[in-house]
Amino acid sequence: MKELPYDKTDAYSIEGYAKKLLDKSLRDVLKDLYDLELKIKAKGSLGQTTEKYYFLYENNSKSEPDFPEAGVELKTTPVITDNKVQLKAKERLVFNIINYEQEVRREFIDSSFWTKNKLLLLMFYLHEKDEIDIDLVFKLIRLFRFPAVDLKIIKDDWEKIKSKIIAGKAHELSEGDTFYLGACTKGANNTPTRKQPFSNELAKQRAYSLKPKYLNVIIQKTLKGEHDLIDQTDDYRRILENNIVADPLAKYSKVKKDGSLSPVVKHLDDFENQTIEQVIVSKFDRYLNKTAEQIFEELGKDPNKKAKNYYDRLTKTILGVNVESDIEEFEKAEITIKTIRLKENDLPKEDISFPAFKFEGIINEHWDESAFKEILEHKFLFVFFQFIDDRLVLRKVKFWNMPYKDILEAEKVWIKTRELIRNGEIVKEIKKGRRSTYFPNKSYNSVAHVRPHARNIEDTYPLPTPDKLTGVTNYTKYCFWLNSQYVREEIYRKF
DNA sequence: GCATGATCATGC
DNA sequence: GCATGATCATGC
Repeated sequence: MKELPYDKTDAYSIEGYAKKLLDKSLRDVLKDLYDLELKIKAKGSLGQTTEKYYFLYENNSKSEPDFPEAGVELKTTPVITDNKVQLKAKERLVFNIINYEQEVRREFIDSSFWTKNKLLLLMFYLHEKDEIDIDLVFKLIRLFRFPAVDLKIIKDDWEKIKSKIIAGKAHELSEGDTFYLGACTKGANNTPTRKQPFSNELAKQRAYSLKPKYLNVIIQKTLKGEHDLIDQTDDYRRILENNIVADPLAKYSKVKKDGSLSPVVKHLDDFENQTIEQVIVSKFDRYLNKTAEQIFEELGKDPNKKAKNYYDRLTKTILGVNVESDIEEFEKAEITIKTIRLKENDLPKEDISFPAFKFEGIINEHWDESAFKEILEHKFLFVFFQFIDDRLVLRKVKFWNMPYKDILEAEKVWIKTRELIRNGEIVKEIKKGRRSTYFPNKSYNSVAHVRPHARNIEDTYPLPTPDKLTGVTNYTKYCFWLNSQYVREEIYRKF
């Protein structure tokens, strides 16, 4: 047996050896180090190839980490560049598949997720569309462990996923259910095939995952020299309510402040035995039924009322975060904030719009990978104000993500829309110069409808099929909207 | 008064 | 210049 080029019991040794791949491809390094010519042409297996030919161990899909003696799990994941400048994650980081039957019998500390993924060796490589795996270049390599505050949130996320399985709703799991640790679908076809313990309904196969923006924060902090590997033994013990072994990484560098992000929760103590959701919502409690002006006055601030970011500032000020920064928890969990102004009958003054879709794009999408479903599976923070005479008072603040049954409703609107675009059935009639279309309206569906969303009538996207009635090949930009009635009944008025 | 068509404003 | 969030205007 050949001697390993690193100490398999030492995470730092593994990391140091891994870093020899920085700015190089696997093929380059293996040729330089070992005069080994790889002839592998396969795609989609960079992680496995790296394990086998660089770290010289056989792939396993066991529940233990890839380097069991050091407790390190290897993850290769693609990054892309923003205008050749900034690195950002191309996709989620996907962990182990959730075995619904087994996971519910465990506690977090012995869960499949925590057993395997306590300490990660992250290897970010630059995605190139036409390159084969072993020629891809690694750009960022580091050990990573979850900061204690994040681990607390992740543990709560795990409990949420477990409780949904216990409720017999594994088939209704959604990434919007949780903050950081998601349950994303995994597998070539998305048909439900996996058994779940408390329902006869088959569920889609899902794996634990981190959202791309969570990875972006890791990338940005790493580029700034932060490592988040300071001694967290005591904090970890508090979270896990269990003794854990002495921290092998206790000696690492200090965390620096990140100027572009501002966390709501800075220390474990700030949770006060609440979830992140409870912490955030409760910060609004004392301002309920007050006007925005009153709230700002109490907070000792007086921003420009006409400014477009007036309500954004209000939310940030209440949460006690830097108004010039993004809210760290919201960024990493990809939470969308929607400020809604209700009329006196609780009906939102406006429907809620989303970004315009491209007609040519939507016809080639499948629902499960569609941009619209992606949006709907996010978590939202709704901040409801209500008009009393002509003053707006804060009424309710709640986190929300769309229930499974309503996602199925939204799917009908999307399918209908795609079909109309494919067939070129856009314009129904033109009366007094105003066009009406066949797109699904409010009476078609209780959840969502389709309406224009453009700078003006000239602001168009190309049609894949010319419109049958008018023959035009471009049409005003459209988008999906959430019906105001839906927002009132299912988001504002529900519990 | 509401549904639908149309457009504005800001920030990157 | 465009994407995105927000809002206005018209006709039934």
